[in-house]
Amino acid sequence: MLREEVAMAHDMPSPQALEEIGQFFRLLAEPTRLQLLCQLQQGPLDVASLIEATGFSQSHIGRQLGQLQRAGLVSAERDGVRLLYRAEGHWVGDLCLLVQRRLRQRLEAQLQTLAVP
Amino acid sequence: MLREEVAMAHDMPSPQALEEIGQFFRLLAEPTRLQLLCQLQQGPLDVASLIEATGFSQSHIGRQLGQLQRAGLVSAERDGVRLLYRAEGHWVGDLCLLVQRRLRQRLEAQLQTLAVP
DNA sequence: GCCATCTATGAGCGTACGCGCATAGCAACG
DNA sequence: CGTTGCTATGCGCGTACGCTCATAGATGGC
Repeated sequence: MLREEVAMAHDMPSPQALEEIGQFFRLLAEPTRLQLLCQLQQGPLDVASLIEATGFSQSHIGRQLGQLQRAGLVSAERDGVRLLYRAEGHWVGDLCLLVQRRLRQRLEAQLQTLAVP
Repeated sequence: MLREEVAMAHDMPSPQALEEIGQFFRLLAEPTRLQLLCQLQQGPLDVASLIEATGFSQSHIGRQLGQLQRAGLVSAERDGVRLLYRAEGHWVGDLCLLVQRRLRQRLEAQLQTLAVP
């Protein structure tokens, strides 16, 4: 029996946990929010900059920032008349890197499959 | 200048990359698919078992499995008259663990905030 | 080859949510 | 205080997608 494999096996999360995890992933599933997160990962920004960077309406950006803030992924702080948003930790960027690498691996594997003999 | 911080800084993914990453996260955003994935991380299963485990219709489960397969997250193999699905790698489970730990951390932090002095 | 059984797909319903417009709330200056 | 700039929110439209029923397609055993 392969002890390590058993040790590394994940146990099944509870239905509620599944729901919460899904809810979390859904936050990252929207390109707008993902872009905001990545943008903020580079450093704090005010709302106007984010609006300009994304090209969306103030209404939309404001809402998305609210969601991200309620999820604890970003935090806001006043700078005079504006709000400065900053990312809470760089772990979301790490997740993106993981996924990006995975997508790349998959494409490379497909390339191998289609290679001429 | 803090060399390490600069070195660890993530650069902004391209808009298409953002789109693809989002599309990927969206796969994990649906509790049904997430449950299927977690279930399959424990070991290969046939469709009937998955239907029973989730309680959804055959139609729904079939579709979700199709999506996961097209994304390369699961693979199917015939076992007699049935199809055996298996997860491709245990990295999705790792992602879930990361997220779960993060959610837990956040709740604990909130607890600290509400602690009586 | 034919039937029983499993899987994939077309059609449709209901809901959730992305996105913008307009406006109400609100902090910081004069 | 009132005004001015920024941000949050009610409303509405359009679309995407979760989910089911019904049915077509495929696959293995007789």
